[in-house]
Amino acid sequence: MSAASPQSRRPRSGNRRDEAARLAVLHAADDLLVEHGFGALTVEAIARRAGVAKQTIYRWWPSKVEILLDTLIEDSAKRLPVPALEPTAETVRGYLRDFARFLTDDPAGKVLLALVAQAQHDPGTADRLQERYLRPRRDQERDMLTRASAAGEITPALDPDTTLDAVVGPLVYRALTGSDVPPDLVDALAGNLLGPRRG
Amino acid sequence: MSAASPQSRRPRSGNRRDEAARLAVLHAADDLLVEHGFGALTVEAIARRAGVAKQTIYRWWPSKVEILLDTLIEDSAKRLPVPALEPTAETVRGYLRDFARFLTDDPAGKVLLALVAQAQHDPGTADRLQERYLRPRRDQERDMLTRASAAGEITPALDPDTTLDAVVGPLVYRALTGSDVPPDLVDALAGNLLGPRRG
Amino acid sequence: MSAASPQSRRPRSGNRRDEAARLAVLHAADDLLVEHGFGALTVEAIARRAGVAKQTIYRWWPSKVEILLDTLIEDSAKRLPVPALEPTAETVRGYLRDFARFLTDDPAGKVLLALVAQAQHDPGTADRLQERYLRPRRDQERDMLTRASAAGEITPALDPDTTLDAVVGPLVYRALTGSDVPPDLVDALAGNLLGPRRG
Amino acid sequence: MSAASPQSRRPRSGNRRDEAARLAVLHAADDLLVEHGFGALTVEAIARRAGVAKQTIYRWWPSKVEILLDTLIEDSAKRLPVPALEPTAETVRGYLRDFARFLTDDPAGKVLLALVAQAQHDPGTADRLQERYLRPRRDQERDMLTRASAAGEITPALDPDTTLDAVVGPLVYRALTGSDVPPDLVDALAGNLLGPRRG
DNA sequence: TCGTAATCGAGACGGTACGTCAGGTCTTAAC
DNA sequence: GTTAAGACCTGACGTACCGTCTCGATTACGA
Repeated sequence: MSAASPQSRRPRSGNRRDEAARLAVLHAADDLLVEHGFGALTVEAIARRAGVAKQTIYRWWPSKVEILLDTLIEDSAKRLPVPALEPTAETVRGYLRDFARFLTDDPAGKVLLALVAQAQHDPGTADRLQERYLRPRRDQERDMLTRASAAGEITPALDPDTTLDAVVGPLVYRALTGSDVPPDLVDALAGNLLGPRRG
Repeated sequence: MSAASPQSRRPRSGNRRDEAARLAVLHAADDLLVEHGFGALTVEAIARRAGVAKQTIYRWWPSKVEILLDTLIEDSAKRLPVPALEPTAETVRGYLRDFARFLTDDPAGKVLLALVAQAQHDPGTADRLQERYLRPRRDQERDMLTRASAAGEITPALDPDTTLDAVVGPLVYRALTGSDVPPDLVDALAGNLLGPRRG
Repeated sequence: MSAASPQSRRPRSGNRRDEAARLAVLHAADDLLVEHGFGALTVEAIARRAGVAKQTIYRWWPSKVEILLDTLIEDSAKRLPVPALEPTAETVRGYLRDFARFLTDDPAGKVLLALVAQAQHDPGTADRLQERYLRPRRDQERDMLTRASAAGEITPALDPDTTLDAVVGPLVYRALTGSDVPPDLVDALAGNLLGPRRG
Repeated sequence: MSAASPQSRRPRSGNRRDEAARLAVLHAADDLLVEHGFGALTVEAIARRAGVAKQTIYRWWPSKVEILLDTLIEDSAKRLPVPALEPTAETVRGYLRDFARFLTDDPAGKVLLALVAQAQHDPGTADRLQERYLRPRRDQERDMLTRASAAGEITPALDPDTTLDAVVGPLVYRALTGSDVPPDLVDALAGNLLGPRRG
């Protein structure tokens, strides 16, 4: 029998949004992206995998890009926080190294890369990615750099935004095109842009 | 009228590949990408626009990515040649500025960006892009840098490949995510990486 | 305007099969066959004419043969019923004459002929045609003959099935090959096979 | 090497029609029809199997139906000749039994059935089949019946053409729809239509 | 003897239809 | 009001044949 005893039925939502369904969708999207690539990331497949109706997805997310943004924001807040208080030279360099590892090793890094790629294919994605992820994070990163610079921890040769682009750009570029992103690269870029290690 | 003057009849190919059809496909793909974005770049649409049968496309190109690669290679050889002989500091800087303009203003630049994006979505694309475009061009660029460095024209702080990634990466990254790519950025990056302008 | 008055909106099906779509497909298939022949009877054309998506056709019918079978069964039940109760000699002869007219004049007759033809081209069609149409109808016809015979209304020279083949065969054969099927032919065959008219 | 000794090279046609190509096409069509059915009988497949260029087919035959007619005419003249001189009751019955076997067992019988079927799908085929095969053969058959009748060998209840339709029709009908065509059926029909066997 | 002409295999070409898949909208029925 | 389910139209996918065409090689005939 498929429908077991009545009381064992999962307590379906009724009137309010079903948090279980929301999480199932986010995880399904994440898993599909990591396991089978962006090409396999269809709304249909997400619904199938999450055990959720397509309509439930369309009701809550205007597009699959927003699903990915949701997972990206939640995951990168948890697993790649921007050092906020009293950043030292080592904190900053550590963050950049973490970022490189995030890009290549973390499932959420794949999500970020997929969104950057999709941003090129679709202007709407570019806007939303900037608005919901890149801009807020950049604000935090700029703040980190400014504080570290003010504290004399680092001596950037360029202004903060250019500096960040100059480090993040190459890492993302290499990750996007299927090249490796060795820690050495981060150190080389950081060394050149943040000033020599003190000592 | 459909049948114009007899002598103006198109000399159809017969047994050999029809160059007119080949060019029609390349141009149609290019135009569609620029005008309506990667999402509109379907084989069906290319065939429609080129006035060509779908089968003709599938006969000669294994995927639309290869079509884009063909246009990219032909166009960027013409419009963005890598300075080869006796590169000076100014030649090198000029090339990088041209590259930035190519990315944002040239239709073929859109093709490159689309391919970089697609490389993230599909590993096969990544391989082919590296193999047919990025690697050969990088070889020329490395050569340019090495010669300029040997001639004392520039004094890069990092090894040639890292230097190139450090300039190209940020430009591509900003172009991909829908940010602008100001000439200032090129100059700032070049100034930092190629050494100070002589004077 | 595309959205007319709210109340005139077609009440689309939702979760259940759309009867309007089903009928549109059956009629479109019928019309196309009659108007342009079997060659024009493509799934694409049926979908176009019925204003229905191809997928809707493939969802409900495994092949266009089954579409034709559906129309044939519904139409010939309505327009060519087999006389069931107390068949007289005249009833039987009338049915056979009706059958001849059905073959040549009724749209559904064209459907039957098309299916008989297609049965030769494809064994699967042969099986389904037998199973869904010919066998059930033959059962009724055999019953009719047996009753009429038992009542002394007719005196067939051969067993019922052979008798039926001996009348139906020539009619279908002539219709198939583009010859005419004159009422005289029916009468001649019936006279020879069912015994002389009483009186 | 693929091309063996030079002298073993096939002596290609030059200026006149290549009889080998003609036969290769006829046999290929026949074989394909018997082995894989009418659905597999495409011009492309015939050309492939015959080792012949499509153009060679289109040069000599306006359609695949004409190819089948060519094979049918040649084969049935050889393997199912109509008894011409002094037909006896047994000759006539023998011819009808042969016809039944031809329909079911002879490859050329499959060709005839395929053409009868196709005649229903396409009026052009109906005309050509009548004109090139059915009418001439019917003329011979009618002649046979008339002579046998004049000689007192048989006593048909109906006029010759109706009689022939009445025998041929059921046989073809059953063969078309995938039923068997037992010899008994021929005998029953013949007995009923040609008069009782003389004793 | 050599050009003219028709043949042949090969296969590119613009098309149409195939049967499948996903997109995004809508309706139902259960909760 | 929300859910899973799924029918619906749309449109692209990559493939198979259609019938037309052009090619280059081959062979026969006639000036």
